[in-house]
Amino acid sequence: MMSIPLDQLGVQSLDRASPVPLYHQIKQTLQSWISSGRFSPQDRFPAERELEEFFKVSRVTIRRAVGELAEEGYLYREQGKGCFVARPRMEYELGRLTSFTEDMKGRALRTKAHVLHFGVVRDPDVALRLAESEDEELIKLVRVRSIDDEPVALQSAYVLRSVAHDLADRSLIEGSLYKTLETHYGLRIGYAEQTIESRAAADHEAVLLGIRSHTPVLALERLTYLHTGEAFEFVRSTYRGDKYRFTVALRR
Amino acid sequence: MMSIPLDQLGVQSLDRASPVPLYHQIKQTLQSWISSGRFSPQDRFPAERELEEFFKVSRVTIRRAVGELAEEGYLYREQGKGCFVARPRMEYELGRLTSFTEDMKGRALRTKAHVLHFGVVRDPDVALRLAESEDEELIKLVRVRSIDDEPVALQSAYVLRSVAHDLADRSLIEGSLYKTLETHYGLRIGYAEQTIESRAAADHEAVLLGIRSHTPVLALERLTYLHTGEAFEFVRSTYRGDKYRFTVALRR
DNA sequence: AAGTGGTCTAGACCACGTT
DNA sequence: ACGTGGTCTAGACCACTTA
Repeated sequence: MMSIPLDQLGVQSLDRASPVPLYHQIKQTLQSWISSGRFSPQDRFPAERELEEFFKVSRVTIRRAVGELAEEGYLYREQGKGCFVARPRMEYELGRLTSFTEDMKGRALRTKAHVLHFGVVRDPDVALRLAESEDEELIKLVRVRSIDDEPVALQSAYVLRSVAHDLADRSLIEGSLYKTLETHYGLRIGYAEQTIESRAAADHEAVLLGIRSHTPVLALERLTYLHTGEAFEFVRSTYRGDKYRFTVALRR
Repeated sequence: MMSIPLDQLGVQSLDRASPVPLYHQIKQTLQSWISSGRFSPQDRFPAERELEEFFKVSRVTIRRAVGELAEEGYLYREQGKGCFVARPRMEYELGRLTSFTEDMKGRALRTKAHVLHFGVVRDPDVALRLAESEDEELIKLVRVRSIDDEPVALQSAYVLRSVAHDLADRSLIEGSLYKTLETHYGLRIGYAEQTIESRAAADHEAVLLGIRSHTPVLALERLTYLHTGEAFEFVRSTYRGDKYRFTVALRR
């Protein structure tokens, strides 16, 4: 439970002309202190008033930086006692909204996607999940996803055509769909609800995944929402039970 | 996209003598405005400066209340435009750390737990997941969980004895374990990591769950951490694939 | 008594979108 | 030009823990 003097932590380098907010610059500096191993778990972290003086900013700014790190589990605070370094998380930060590609990238695995179908369709059941009207036009994309050339999942994604009417084939198929929507259409993605169940593989799924029928698979359904709370995407996935497991981080 | 005049929203009732922080009182008032249906989705929400004057508090306080509601998905803000009411979430707020009992309570289902085993054990594999030492004492509890008198899950929970050395049988078995730890031991629960996979039921599991062997089941493993980042609980569960599905809320 | 995090004030300037 | 949310300041008092 020792404390590390601030003057051993190098010179602060805040750029007050930068468009990046001060609290964010400070947050990243503090994060680097933590992840560089200068602190051990349960070590005393510098008090807010010390940091205030060190960075020459107001306490509110410090509190925002420290507060976000605490929210993300890097630090914990105890009233009257102080602020301490938490034990590092074991798993890759998850339970966040990431695409299959991003997820795999974090684990350094070679992924591929083979497109089985791409086009505009109408599907009353899916349309009703995404909007009020049952004959909304949908962009449908069916893919087989592989890791190291071995098929692991079957995925059917439906995006409301109204939110991205001229979405190019390329951008949807390659790269991150979410990133495309955010940069090209200015959409902000909010959150998603996902259900996970275990069932036996159907015949046509088994063929595409290269497994025997009735083998256990993970069946997922996901509804993705914009920050306004409007649904814009529905995804149905089937993962091989023997090749894939999900990790979810639960908070508070 | 209409706006509702503040003077139609009733008198504010902040109690400045209350130990409940102002931002929290305001947050709850705003939340009641939203959930009472006075606003429709995408309605303009009162601007921060208006709320400031209405509640007679500073803007920082308003921002904290509004900010938390935005974080939780009730409101969304757009710079230069204003603050708006989001569409209400469909599913029960989940993806949070809840116990089986709490989870089911939210769905108004009758649950029961039949205890198969309860006692102190040593288990090197589990101990190493929870702590450095492999001969830590563990409190082990094995239960069959039922909904409407039908068995749906098999659950083995291990709690480090060192965090709750004199934990009474009753409190662990009935009621919420988490609540007991928080109120009686002053522990603060931080987060959990859960893995979910699909596999075939083993023979002994099939018997206890009343299903045929090799039927698909959901196999879960969960590590629960205190706010310090120290693991204190490990749970291994097996859910019937035909009777249970998981819902997870993913953020941002 | 001194130090800590938790809350709150009354201002200020900025970037952005609408009028 | 004006209103919006986003950031920031320089203070203040409180509740709590430790010495």
